[in-house]
Amino acid sequence: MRDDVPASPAPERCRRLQALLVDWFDAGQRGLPWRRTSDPYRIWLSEVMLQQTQVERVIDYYERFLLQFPTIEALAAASLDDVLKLWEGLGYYSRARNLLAAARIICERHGGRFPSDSEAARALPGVGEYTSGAVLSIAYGVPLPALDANAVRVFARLFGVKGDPARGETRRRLREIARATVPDDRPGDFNQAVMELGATVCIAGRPDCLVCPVVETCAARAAGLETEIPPRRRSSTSAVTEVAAVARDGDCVLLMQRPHDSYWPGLWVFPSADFDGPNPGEAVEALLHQAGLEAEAGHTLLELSYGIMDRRVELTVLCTEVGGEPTAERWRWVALAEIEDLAMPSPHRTIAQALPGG
DNA sequence: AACCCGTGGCA
DNA sequence: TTGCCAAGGGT
Repeated sequence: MRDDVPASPAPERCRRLQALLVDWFDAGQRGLPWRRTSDPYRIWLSEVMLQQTQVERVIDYYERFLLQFPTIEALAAASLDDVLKLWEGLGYYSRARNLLAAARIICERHGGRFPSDSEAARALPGVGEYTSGAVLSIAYGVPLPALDANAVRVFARLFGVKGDPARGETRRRLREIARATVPDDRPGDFNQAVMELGATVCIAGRPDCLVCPVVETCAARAAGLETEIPPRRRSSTSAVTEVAAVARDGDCVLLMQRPHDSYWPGLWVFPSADFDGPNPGEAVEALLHQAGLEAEAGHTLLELSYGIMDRRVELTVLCTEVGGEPTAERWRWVALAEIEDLAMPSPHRTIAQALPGG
């Protein structure tokens, strides 16, 4: 055996794990909307929404999305603006753009049906190793692993894999474990059982080993390392100050659409910018001048703080008198009644709801 | 490989 | 309050 090929767990141990976890899943799985369907489209949609997003946050978005787009064909015919509006508040908005692009590809090249072939699925935008394995195992019974953050934690603890899962060698070991443990029989239920265990019992903080169906087989528990595996991620946040302008012209307000190569791609925001000086009014006026507008900053409408990625933002929102038409692309005067139809990120939706008459 | 991409709940 | 975390993918 070559050194760079991780050892597989023993077949007998894999079978034991499969039986215990699937029985546990059968006995007590949560009733979730995407578990009441076998439609590959619906399972795909749920997996995309669940990327880096907890189950409880997804449920309402999932059901609203399917009311508007019940089939892949309906989704493929939609506009990006409509899809983004349904995604508003869920985060990671490139998922919505990729979902729409993939739906159009599926209609053009796959007869409107999510492909059951792994390579074809992986070729779709927004469908990576995890999502392809999850959809194919759950919707089509293909014995592929679905190694999400839950499964990484569960396998690392069960098999005593101590390294940082972000590192290549540890990741290869965990992928080999996931590949070896997924059964030919009911692979989708096994994958969901592993993830369900990680989400409800074998959680990141303090795992509830007393109710774990596989605690007898757990290497981390046997060594007293269940809270040390996997190692904590380190993170740092930076503090940032921003200004935003609420520029009114009668029943209209000035908005700008975010570019696709940064955060909040394609979403609408009040004109805003970082600033680090003592005078937020000057910063707002400079921002609007760059867009070809005359501007005079007025009073503070509200101040709010929000987090985005690793940034902690203190945002000052200024009412601003504006003259002229914006020359910059992506800037628009929008009627107050139309704002609710545009997709806005959470902090800017908060601003919109604070507008008098808005 | 390492970094970018959201949001809100929780301790 | 601050940091951690979540059914990842693209580059």
